[in-house]
Amino acid sequence: MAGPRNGVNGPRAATIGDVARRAGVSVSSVSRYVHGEHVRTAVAIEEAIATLGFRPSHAAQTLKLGRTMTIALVVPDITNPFFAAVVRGAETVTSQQGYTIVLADTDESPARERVVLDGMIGRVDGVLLAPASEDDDNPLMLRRAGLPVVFIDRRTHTADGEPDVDTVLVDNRGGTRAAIDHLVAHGHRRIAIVSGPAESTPGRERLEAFGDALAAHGISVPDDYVQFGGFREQGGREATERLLQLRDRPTAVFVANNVMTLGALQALLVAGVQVPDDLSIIGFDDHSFAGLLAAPLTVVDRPMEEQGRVAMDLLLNRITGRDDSAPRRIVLDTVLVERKSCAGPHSSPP
Amino acid sequence: MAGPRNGVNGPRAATIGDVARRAGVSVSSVSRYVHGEHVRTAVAIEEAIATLGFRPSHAAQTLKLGRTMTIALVVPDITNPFFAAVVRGAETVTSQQGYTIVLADTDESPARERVVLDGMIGRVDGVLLAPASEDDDNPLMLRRAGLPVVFIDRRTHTADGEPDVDTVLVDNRGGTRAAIDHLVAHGHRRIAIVSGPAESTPGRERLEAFGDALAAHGISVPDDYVQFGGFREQGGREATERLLQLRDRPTAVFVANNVMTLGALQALLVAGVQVPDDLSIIGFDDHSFAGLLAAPLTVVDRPMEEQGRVAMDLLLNRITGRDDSAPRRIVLDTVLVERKSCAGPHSSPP
DNA sequence: CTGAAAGCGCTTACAG
DNA sequence: CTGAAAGCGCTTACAG
Repeated sequence: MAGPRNGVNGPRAATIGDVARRAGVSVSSVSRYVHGEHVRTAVAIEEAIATLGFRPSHAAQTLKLGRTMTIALVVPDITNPFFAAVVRGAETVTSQQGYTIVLADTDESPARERVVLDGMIGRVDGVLLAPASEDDDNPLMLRRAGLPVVFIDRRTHTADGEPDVDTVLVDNRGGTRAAIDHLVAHGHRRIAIVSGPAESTPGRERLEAFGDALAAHGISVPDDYVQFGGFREQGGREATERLLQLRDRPTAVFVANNVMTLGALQALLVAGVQVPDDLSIIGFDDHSFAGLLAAPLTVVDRPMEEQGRVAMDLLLNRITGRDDSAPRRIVLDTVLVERKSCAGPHSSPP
Repeated sequence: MAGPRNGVNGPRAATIGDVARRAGVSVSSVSRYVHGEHVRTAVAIEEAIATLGFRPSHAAQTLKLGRTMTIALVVPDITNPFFAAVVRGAETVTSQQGYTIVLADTDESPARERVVLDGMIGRVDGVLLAPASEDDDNPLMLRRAGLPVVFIDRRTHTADGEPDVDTVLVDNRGGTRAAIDHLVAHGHRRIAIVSGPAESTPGRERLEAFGDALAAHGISVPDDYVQFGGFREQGGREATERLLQLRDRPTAVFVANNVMTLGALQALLVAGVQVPDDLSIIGFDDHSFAGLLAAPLTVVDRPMEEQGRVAMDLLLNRITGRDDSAPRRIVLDTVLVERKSCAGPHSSPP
């Protein structure tokens, strides 16, 4: 059970040569055995491996074979349950295939993202990246390094509008439109948004769709009905506080992601604003306890784990070379989950 | 800006040999230049590196030098803001030293933890581990592989009570005692716990200290006042629901971590139980919006980032060999953050 | 200051 | 089926 006694950092790890010597065979045979080929001396090799505690050197294999069998998942906010779900989805795909996943968090910062990606080069065979911004050239760096990348939630633009990197998106516009239509159907006309950063794809698309959807209903949006919350909890809270201070308070708010919605809810609670009686609220991205709140939250939901699964599938096919077609753009559908956080605009101050 | 045009996965990356050839020097000189030594041909080398886009092969360096310059951070629940804070703290230490951090999530499962750690061997120089359980022998596996480990929140036991692995703990018992004393001081005697898993150090220590603290006040705990929530949000919700169904409902609840506290709060909200009027609640580990709730939450807080910082310091010193003393146990203090979720036991059913 | 060479630990054609 | 040998891309004593 305990195995051989080791010093603090253990003795030098056993190499394939040690195993070969002990088993009285060549390193070739050990290598073959380890890779599942049939060898006559299997029992002796097995014994040697077990007693020496041999594990092939990852660095040596990587150097020889040119692949690390590791994939990086880089996301802007690891504490966001959406990304946790994406990771779960992605892992269901890789675990069968012998790949190890490493996670990294860029803290919603393109600068951090660059550092993180830079550190990944040479350590991984591919990157699943949910970018912090649309504007950086970090993906270019990865391409130069010959690393396959698949984006989550980033739309890429070439001159002719074709995707130039694989990407798995959701229908941000459709989802947002459904949310706004829902509010308008309830009779709202004073509708505000707590928006994500306009530099990110989901931030930009949801914000644009918000304006378009309202315009389609002949409703115009005052400037101060657009407040930015940076996709962060605190940002959502502060953005909502600003909305509440407005002279012409909105009667409904669309919040562009789950984390900001949490912040918004806190602001409403503190201010004593009742949902949905005083204010209707609708969020983008579901959350584990959205349904358990005093006013169960109506949200635009999306298939989060599927997004991770699909993206990882794509990435793996690129890495292995099974797929060398033109970059793909996959768009998943959203669905409106109606609960109880929306009602008619009851309160009507001047 | 765009650099040379590449094919899909780029051409074969430039090696140190390519650089040497182009600069008309030996690979030794290139290597020396890259490592900051003075060489006469610096400009030519620099030019060659830039135009070829040379980056040293990480695998080759690792194989040659025997170190990966990578450290793994393995935690049971990456969405728990506590671990996010630990990661932040740890990163402040490593970023200065050229180390890359990779994250991994074990989903509170010892089995997953084993798979994850197994995958890390050979890929990292050390592991910062917040174990899912006290009972597995995963650390043994790491020791066998010669990997330095530092624990977060796991107390290790040798026969003679000495720590056998470095570990950074918090004073779970002191913190819990403070929480219970606080409730008792408010007049409570019917005090329940939503506990973490007894197989984990923080779960076990907080649960034991809960019993001890109440015993010290001459208060006994009915069996059904102890409900387990597995350190998960849903677990906390369900545990709290069970408490609410009790014939002799508790008047106060101690919840053993932040994530479960969130769940508990949801259960109370759904059940229409007012905090603190109907029930007092006190949590372990602060949360970004604990202070912003309708009833701002009283909690036992701890220096989360410091815990990460201290642990990473220790780990780095082990990795570099600067520290080869006996395994260390560092215990950080907790502090009671008094807000408004505790009051006297007003309601008193039979 | 500089270069030739050995060697880190593997895998895999190439002969046998 | 098996072994000897080359080579993956570096770093670093060792000579010069």
